[in-house]
Amino acid sequence: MNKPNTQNTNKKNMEAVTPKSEDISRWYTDVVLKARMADYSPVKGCMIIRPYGYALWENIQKILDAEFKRLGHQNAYFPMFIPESFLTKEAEHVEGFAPEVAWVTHGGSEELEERLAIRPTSEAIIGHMYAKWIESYRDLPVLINQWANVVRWEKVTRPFLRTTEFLWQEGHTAHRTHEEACEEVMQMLGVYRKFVEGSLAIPLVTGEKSQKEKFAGALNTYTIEALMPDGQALQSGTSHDLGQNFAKAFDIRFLDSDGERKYAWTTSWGMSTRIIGAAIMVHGDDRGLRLPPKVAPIQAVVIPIVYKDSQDVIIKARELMKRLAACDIRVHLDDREGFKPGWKYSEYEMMGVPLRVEIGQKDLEKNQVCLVRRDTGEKMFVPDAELETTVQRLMEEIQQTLFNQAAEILKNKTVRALTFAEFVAAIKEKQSMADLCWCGSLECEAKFKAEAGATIRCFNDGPVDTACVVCGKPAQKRVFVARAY
RNA sequence: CGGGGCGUAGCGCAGUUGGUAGCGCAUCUGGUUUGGGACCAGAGGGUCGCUGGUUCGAGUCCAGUCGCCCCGACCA
Repeated sequence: MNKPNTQNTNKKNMEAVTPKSEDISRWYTDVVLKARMADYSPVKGCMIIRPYGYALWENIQKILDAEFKRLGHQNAYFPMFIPESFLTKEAEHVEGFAPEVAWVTHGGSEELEERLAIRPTSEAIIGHMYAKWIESYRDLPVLINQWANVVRWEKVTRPFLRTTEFLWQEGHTAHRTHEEACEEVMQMLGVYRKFVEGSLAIPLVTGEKSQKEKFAGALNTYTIEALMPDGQALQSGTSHDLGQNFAKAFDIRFLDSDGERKYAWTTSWGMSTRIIGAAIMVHGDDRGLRLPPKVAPIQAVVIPIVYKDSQDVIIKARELMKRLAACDIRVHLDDREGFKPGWKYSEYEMMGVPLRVEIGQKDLEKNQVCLVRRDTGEKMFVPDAELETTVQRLMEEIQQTLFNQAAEILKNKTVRALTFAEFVAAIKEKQSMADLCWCGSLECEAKFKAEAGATIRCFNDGPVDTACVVCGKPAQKRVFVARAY
């Protein structure tokens, strides 16, 4: 083997990830592993969320949890084991989830009388408890959220995007009237939208699911859908109007003020660790992750450029770190010895840290600091005294730039289709999401899948201004259609 | 669950016709270095995924099995 000359390039290739444009699947896997977000586990389809990835999840939790509570919800925790007889009470619900439920059949060496489902979602167990807790209209509404793990036995899994076990929050509410339940459903969809667009900088399309695509057991499902750079949509959060389906199945009834016993109206809504996968896919580039400042575990990293005899640079770096921490920047000082600055640059770029702060002898002399943006790669020198204000401003700018860049992709990859041929071309050739009119029939909906592998992601608020692109009959809905993760 | 690919040191890989396992990175020690992934010298590290078979001898051949990745049918 030829060593000396190729050594450097070989090493570089080894350290780098597969270019995103070349193979987005491999790129995704490379980045997740190399940024130490997650690792594969010995159990098929499961992953370990590593500290850096978990810190991101904690930031997500913090923001969502505060919003849930602000809107009157309380957290609780329900068991992960659900008796089989509970799960089978709501017919559509069982049918929908049966293929992906994991079962516990034994306790120790003894076989259980009734096997227990490991929750794929908690409507059943929570419905059971609500039936017990709710007696009067005065007990309503019930507004509960839980942060939990759930298990769905998926055939194809990928870190964050689809894992056998995943973390999420699931809100479960019960209301006196359908109107009130619908308000809750839309309110929570709005919470998701605001969070994903505002904090994760991921632009969305949102709306109602088709009956075919709705949650098993719901009356209607509303979704937020993000579009990945390969043109595939990712369902990133859902809010369900469960009508009285679960109330009837679990006998959730209350005595109303008119003396009548009535079934409650329930909702549920959830967002999972999948959203981390969305952020990775949408924002990442060939150098690695690009995390939005609002959720980044490390918002700025300080890297001292140290020469052996220059203790003053280290001292200055510590000062910079403290000053940034004092204005609530999540800052990290990397003063490890034995790593060259260039190596550190690459590492924090891989990890998606929004801003790098370099400080060296030259900067000390000029009374300045060097800042490098992760989103644009732009390098700038600012007077020492302007550090705090500049960093704070850059956090805003980087957040906005990431959103704008993603919004541009969403815009370019949302293609209006007036004919079926245009629809197929949008999906297959342009690797985009199609925006089209549809008659509402299951037959035509099936054609999207059959001819392009695409599904209706959600209804679009836009005007229904053409005939159904499939059958040519009068259209009922304007819809977004895309292939999906 | 179908089609394809891959399992060899922590990671990435090589291993010819079957002959007793190697390279780079990483790690450890010492030294010189440090503004875009440093260099020199030395050291440690392996049940070749697993099981069985063929053979004097298997990382290599055969069968089975498990796992992972990619592409399709089902799903947050």
